[in-house]
Amino acid sequence: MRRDIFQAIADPTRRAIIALIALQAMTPNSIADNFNTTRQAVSKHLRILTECELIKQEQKGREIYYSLQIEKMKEIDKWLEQFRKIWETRFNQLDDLLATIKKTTK
Amino acid sequence: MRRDIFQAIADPTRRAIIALIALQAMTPNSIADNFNTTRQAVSKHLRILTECELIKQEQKGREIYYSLQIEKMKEIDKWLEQFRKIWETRFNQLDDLLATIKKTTK
DNA sequence: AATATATGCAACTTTTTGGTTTCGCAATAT
DNA sequence: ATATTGCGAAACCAAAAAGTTGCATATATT
Repeated sequence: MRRDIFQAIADPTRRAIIALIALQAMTPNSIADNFNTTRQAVSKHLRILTECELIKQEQKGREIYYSLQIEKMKEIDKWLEQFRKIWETRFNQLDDLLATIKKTTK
Repeated sequence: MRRDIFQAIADPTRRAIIALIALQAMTPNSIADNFNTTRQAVSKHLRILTECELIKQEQKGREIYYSLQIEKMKEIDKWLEQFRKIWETRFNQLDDLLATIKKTTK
């Protein structure tokens, strides 16, 4: 099984779950209430999210609260880093290009 | 078909393609040379990436150069924004907590 | 103790995906 | 002109994923 963060956030329902529990821990049932799918389907998504450590569980009596492991989200940010460099320097490159054109056409 | 950015970057080969052409435009053949798959498989990935506007093509004679549309990558960054807020304030919360502990144990 | 609730898990079905093979088309080279 | 090269598209296949149904288990509630 692949089971990495990128595959985990590929599913729109899972992204919605992540956003939902980002601010406060929730139980599977209350999470499922927000979607048109069955509780079991949500449960499966939760399992996938748990497996790649994007969320964590906390048992409280017979209820299980799921919450986001925000730290893990930083891995996506880390991957984006390489591109952020590009889109930030692209402005500079444009400047350089314009400067070069100015020089050579002189 | 779903075909959104998150689904596009879910595949590791596609992520590698993105990184590969991020700095310079490349033809399907030269891209495929970097992987163990066939040109056609890469071609399919390129189509998916094109469909969600993550990359763009430029015909040059009989060759087609693919390059990254870096702007589109910002959409991922935009989605991360909501979580970045959380993980940034979490530090402050931690600071507050540490401050409180310091105070109370003194 | 009996029942209701919250949940996970396994089996099964249906889509979706990633890949290969084959084909056809357009541009270039001979 | 004819052959070669660079591509995309369609047909097909195997594997994976998403969802459903039907339990099993643990904890509340009465």
